[in-house]
Amino acid sequence: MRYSDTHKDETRKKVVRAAAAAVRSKGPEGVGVAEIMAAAGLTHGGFYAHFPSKEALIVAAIDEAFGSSARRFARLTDGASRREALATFVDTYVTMRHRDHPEGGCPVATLSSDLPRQGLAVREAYERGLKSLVRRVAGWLPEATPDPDSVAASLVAEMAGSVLIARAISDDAEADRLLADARHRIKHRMGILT
Amino acid sequence: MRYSDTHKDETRKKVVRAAAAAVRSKGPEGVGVAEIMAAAGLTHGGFYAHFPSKEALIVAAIDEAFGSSARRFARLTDGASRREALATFVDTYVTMRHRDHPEGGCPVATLSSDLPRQGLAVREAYERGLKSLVRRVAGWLPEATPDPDSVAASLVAEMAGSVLIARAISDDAEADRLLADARHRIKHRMGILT
DNA sequence: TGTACATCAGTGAACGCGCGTTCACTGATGTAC
DNA sequence: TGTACATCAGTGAACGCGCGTTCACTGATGTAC
Repeated sequence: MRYSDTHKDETRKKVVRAAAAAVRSKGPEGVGVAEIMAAAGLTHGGFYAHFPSKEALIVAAIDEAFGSSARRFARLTDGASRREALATFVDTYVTMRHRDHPEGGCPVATLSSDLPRQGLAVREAYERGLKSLVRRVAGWLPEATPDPDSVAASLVAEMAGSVLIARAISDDAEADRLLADARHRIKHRMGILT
Repeated sequence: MRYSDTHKDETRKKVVRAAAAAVRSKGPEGVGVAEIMAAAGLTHGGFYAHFPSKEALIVAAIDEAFGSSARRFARLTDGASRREALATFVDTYVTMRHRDHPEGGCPVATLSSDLPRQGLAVREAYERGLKSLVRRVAGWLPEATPDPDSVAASLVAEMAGSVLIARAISDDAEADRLLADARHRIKHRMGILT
């Protein structure tokens, strides 16, 4: 069948979105081309009309994962002050919801340990996303903050580390407590304790 | 050939040690049974005389990885005060050496994102190791520290997160700066700045 | 003391399965005449 | 206006390879007699 001009692009987007979710919940090695295509309502054979290789899909998926997180936070913090944006970020990131839904979560808390084992293109996509995340967080810090990129990186490290540790803790109540403590501690440290 | 009484145990240990290194540098899915056996100087067929499955090896490898880290730090901090032990821990953990050598490093900074995708036995081994690490760190905090387990978990989160982020940064000088900043920040926060 | 047998860690070929990739084919629609 | 052809996203069978697992076999040494 012949399709509209935008059809192929739409299909590609559907595939990338499915991959962005799958790659976060199952890791780059855990997702299969056939599985992703099926999730987009297609069969695996058509995959190579859109991507030269599975690796290219993973790269697109990582870009999409970082991008959609960024867009979501931009929406959430639209019009907010720096202080409010930062508080919203912490309160959204360091949560049970994030712990329990890696498929829609931050790639830093989901793919970090897979990354060193990936090919160059994948690592570059990840580094790109990570750096733009850190820069965004740095922008929410108080204007007087010295060395904001370093503070932001430290913040992201603690938040992502907390979610990773919470994921390793099987007891929900215990994980919840750990995350609440982490939120409190981080906001206290940032001077944005409400 | 017939072997001495301890031979099988020694072989098993050699295999587990090889697996503990490989699992950290390549992830649970990245290591192969044949590869591990070869690293221990054996052929893959003999594997099942030692382990019922690959998963059982991964469990043993994770126990060994956490165990050997614990032993190394115990040696390093033998006879030291709490404050010294904590400083040594931070100064050993948040380093380029650790960033560049996942195979001998902390499993929290190496396997965290693989974990949610593993079987129950593997996750239990990891949780066991993580908790004993947190408890050990808690023991190094000043005696007056309220809720030491929570503070320790937060510390481990930031340290592991920093190493993970440093691994994602391709530029060595930039990663080095990030880690130095993180060390300084963590020690400042812990009140052990020298 | 000598000999036949049992033991069992380790060998290496083979299996079955999953998965990335390839490829000949389909078929609806736009285009040329 | 009608008809033959070109296009190309998508289909589904097949491939090759890696890897976990199985299994019949090996062969040096301890043990029973």
